[in-house]
Amino acid sequence: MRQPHHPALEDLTLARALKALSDPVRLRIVTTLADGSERGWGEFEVGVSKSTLSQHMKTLREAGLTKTRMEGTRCYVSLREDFDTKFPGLVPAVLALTGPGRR
Amino acid sequence: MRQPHHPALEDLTLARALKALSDPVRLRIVTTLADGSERGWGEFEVGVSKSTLSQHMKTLREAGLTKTRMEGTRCYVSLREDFDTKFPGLVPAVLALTGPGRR
DNA sequence: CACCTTGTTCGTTGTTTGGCGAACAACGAA
DNA sequence: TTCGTTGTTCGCCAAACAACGAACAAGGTG
Repeated sequence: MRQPHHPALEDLTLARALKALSDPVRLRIVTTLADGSERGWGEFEVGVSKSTLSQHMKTLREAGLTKTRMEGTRCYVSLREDFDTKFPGLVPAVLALTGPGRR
Repeated sequence: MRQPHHPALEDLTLARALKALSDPVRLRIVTTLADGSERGWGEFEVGVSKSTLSQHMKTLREAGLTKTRMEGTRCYVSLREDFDTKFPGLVPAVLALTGPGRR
């Protein structure tokens, strides 16, 4: 596959986003991306196999939370800013709870 | 059982709360309670059997989102205000997205 | 007491989830 | 071209989930 599929804003649902956020591994990934940075797959130390990580990344991407960019054989992920257009305040609220000092 | 069990604030987890909110039926229940009112089981028109509804109510209660009060054979539910002490802003953020005009 | 109403629990069914390793695809480098 | 690296996909499995009806418990009411 060239670049992976990203759903349109109008296809996103709140329940789907909340479900994507409701797994500890995925929550950690989103938290790591909170600073707006773009990260490679290998930078996540979440303690799961690469196939499992791949599935989590797919879940986040299809929920509209993240954007994945392929470069050669590498993948990079970052938060989708336009998610906040669809569901304003949701991600900030969650990040405020997982941010510095909290978990 | 007399009154049902409600978990202590320190036993609540963010992932658990998000998962509880990630089901359309439970999201509708929470949305209905957004005005701070207390509702009886029968007031929810969510299209599931009473046994299924009972399970959803249990899920919400154990996630710390709702408070259940028994009166005779009837049950009444409302949002737990102290949830916002543990996870400030989370429920308001979700309610803002499901409130008037949205779904 | 008998009966009705209201929820909970139990047992069942089918689906989804989260995890893994193995196999595959794609690219870059030697 | 042949490797090695990096993700994805493909079974596969156990656990969790969501749903239902039936059976049960507990209060009211007649």
